[in-house]
Amino acid sequence: MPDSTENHRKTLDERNQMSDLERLRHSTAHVLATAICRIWPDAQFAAGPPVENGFYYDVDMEHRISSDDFEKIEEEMKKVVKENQPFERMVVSRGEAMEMAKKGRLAAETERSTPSQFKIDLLNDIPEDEEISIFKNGDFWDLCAGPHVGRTGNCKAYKLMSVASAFYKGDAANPQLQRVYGTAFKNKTELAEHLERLEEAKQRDHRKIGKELDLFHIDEAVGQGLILWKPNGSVIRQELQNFISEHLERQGYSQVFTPHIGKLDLYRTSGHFPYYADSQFPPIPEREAMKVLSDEGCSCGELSNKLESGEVAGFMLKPMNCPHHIKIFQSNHHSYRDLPVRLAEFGTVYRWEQSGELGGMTRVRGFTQDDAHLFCTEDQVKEEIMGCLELVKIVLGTLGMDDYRVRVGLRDPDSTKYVGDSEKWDRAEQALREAATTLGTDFAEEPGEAAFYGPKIDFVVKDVIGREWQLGTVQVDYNLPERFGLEYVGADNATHRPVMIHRAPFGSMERFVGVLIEHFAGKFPTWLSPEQVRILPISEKFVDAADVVYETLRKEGIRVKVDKADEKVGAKIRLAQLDRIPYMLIIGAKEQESNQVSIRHRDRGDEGAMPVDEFTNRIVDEVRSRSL
RNA sequence: GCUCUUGUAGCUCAGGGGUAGAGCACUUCCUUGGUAAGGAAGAGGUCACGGGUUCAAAUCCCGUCAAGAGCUCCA
Repeated sequence: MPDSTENHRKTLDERNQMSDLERLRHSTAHVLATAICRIWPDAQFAAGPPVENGFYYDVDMEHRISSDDFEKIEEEMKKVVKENQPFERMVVSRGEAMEMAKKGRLAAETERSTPSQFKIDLLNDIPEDEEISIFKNGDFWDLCAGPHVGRTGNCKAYKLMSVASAFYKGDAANPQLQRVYGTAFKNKTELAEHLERLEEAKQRDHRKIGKELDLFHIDEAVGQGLILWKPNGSVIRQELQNFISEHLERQGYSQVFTPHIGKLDLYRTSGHFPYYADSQFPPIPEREAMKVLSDEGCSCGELSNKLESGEVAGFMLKPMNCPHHIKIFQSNHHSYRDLPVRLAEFGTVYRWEQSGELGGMTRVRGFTQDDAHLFCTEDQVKEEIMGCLELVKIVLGTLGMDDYRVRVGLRDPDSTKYVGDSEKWDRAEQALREAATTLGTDFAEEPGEAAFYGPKIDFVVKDVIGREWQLGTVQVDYNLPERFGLEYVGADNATHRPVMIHRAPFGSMERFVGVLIEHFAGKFPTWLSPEQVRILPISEKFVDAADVVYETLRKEGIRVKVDKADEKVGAKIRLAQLDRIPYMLIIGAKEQESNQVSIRHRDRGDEGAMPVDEFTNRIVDEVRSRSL
C-alpha cells in the first residue's frame, strides 16, 4: 500500500525542497494555530501542512468551529501577523520535547493542564536519528521540522476557506478532528486571482450548468448516483457516441450489445465476486432459491453467505463488461488469422460507490463506459495499443482538450502481486513504452501503478481552469485470458493464449460529459449543442418567414427552434444567450424582403446578414467537421 | 461509511412557535418591437419524509431520506 500524501512523513530533504509558497503556507498554518489557541486555549493541534491550494491545521477542542467563526479567527491572525514575530528554530532533545508536550506546552502559548496529546504521538513517529526541532513565533511553540518564512509579517495574504472533519492520520479507525482549511499567497493580488478562479470553477460546475441547460437529473425516487439523461443531455451523449462509433468503424472494431446482468458464476470465474463484493450492488438470488430459503426461514445473513459460497445461484448487475465480451470471443474458435478481435460496446455497469463518494455525474453508481476489449497475439500488442492511443488522441483533439499528461503504469519491481510471467510483462511494458513514445507527448513512467493483471496507460486531462481529470485508459490484461482459458490456434497449429487489452477513451459517458460541461462552461461546440440554432422573429409578423427558415435548416439535420414568444428581440437574445445557443438568426422586415437572415453568434456577436442557403451550408459544414 | 452544514413554488432564495413570501420561469391580456430583461393581471407550495414537545410546529427536539464540503474509498 503506497503512502498517501496524508500519512507520508516528509524527509528532511523533501522539506528543504519546499517551495517558497509552500513555506509561506506552512507558516500561515502556524499563524492560524496561534490565533485559534488565543481564542480557544483548550485547542489541541495535530498536523498543519501546506497542501495544493493552501494549508490546513487539524484541531481538536470543545468548541465546534463554523464558518461564522472565520472572521473572528482571521481578525486574531491579523494581530499575529502585525506583531511580526520571527519564526525561530530551536533544536531540542527527544526528552525535552516530550517534557514540553506533557506540560501541554506544544502548539500552545503557555503550559497547560492537559498534555499536547497529538504532539506526543507525532513525536513518537519521528525516526530515532532525526533531529527534533521546535518552531517558535512569539509565545507559540510548536513541534515542527519547518521550514518557515522569516516572520509572521510575511503572511499577509490569506483567507480561511472551510472547516471539515478529517480522520486523525487519515485512518478511518481514528477519531475525527476539525480541519480548518485556508489559502495563502505571496500578496493580495495573487490571493484575489486565486479566489476568482474558484468563483469561475463554481460557475462552471456541471451540476449547476446541467440544471440550467436541462442536461440531466438525479431523482431521489430513482436512487443515488443514478443519472437520468434529459433530452438535451441525451443529444450530447448521442453525438459523442456517433463520433466514437465512426472511429470504431475506421479502426476495425465490431460493436456488440450485452445484457446488464450476468450469473454470479461468471464473476466467480472472472474473480470479481465475492472479492469486490463491497463495491458491487448486492447479488440477485434466483427465484426458486429465494422461495426455498424463505420457506426454511433462512436469514439474510445466511442467504448472503450461501450466495458467496456458491451454494445458491443468482445474478449480478455487471460491474464491468469484460466477462460478457470474453464470452462472445469464446463462442467461436479462433485462428491467429482472426486476430485481433476488437469488441466494442457502450456498456452500462453498476458499482456500489459509498454514499459519501457520489457527486453529480463524475462519481455515480451506474455508468456507461465507451468500452472495448481487444484480443490479440503477443506480437500485436504494441500495434493495438498504438491504435488505442490514436483513438484517445483523436477524441481529445476534437474536443480541444490538448492539455493532458500521460502516465504509463508499470509494475513495482519489488512486489510479487502480479499475475503472468515476468518475461511477458517485460514485453508488454516495452510495448506500452514504445507505443507511448509514438504519441509525441511527454509521458511519465510510474512503477507500482500497474494493475495486478497488467500494465496500463492513463490520460490525465487538465481542464481550462487547471483541474486534472483521469479519463481515458488503456490496459493490458494477462489475468482474464488465463482465468477464462482463452485460446487461439497459431500458425504452428498449437493453441496459444491471447492477450487482452481493455480501453475506454472517455472512461465513462457520465464522467466525460460532466467534465465536458465544465470544460466548455456549457458552451458546447455547434456539433454537440443540443440546440444549434434559434430563430428570433422580430415580431409576430415574421413568424411565417421564420418557419420557412426553420424547415430549411431542419431538413439539413440542424437542431433548430423558433422563439415565437411575445417579446422584444432583446429579451429573446438574452434567453438564447443564457441557453448558450451557438447561433441566433434574427428575422425582420429587411431579412424577409431579401431572403436573408441576420446572424448573431453567442461569442462573436452580430455577424451581419447572409442568404439563408449560405448560412445553411456554413453550419452544416461546421457540424460535419466537428469544429470547435 | 464517518464528521459538519443544508432541505420552503419548476429554478434561485428570503422568512421562521400563531395557517406562506420575493425574483425568474409559467398562463392570459395590452404592446408589434432590431442585437442581453416592455407593461399588467393570474395561477402555482402537505415548507423532504416519519415521530415527539406544545393550546398551536414549516419553525424546537429525535429519527429517516437526499444534497453539499471534507475525510476514507474508486477493481
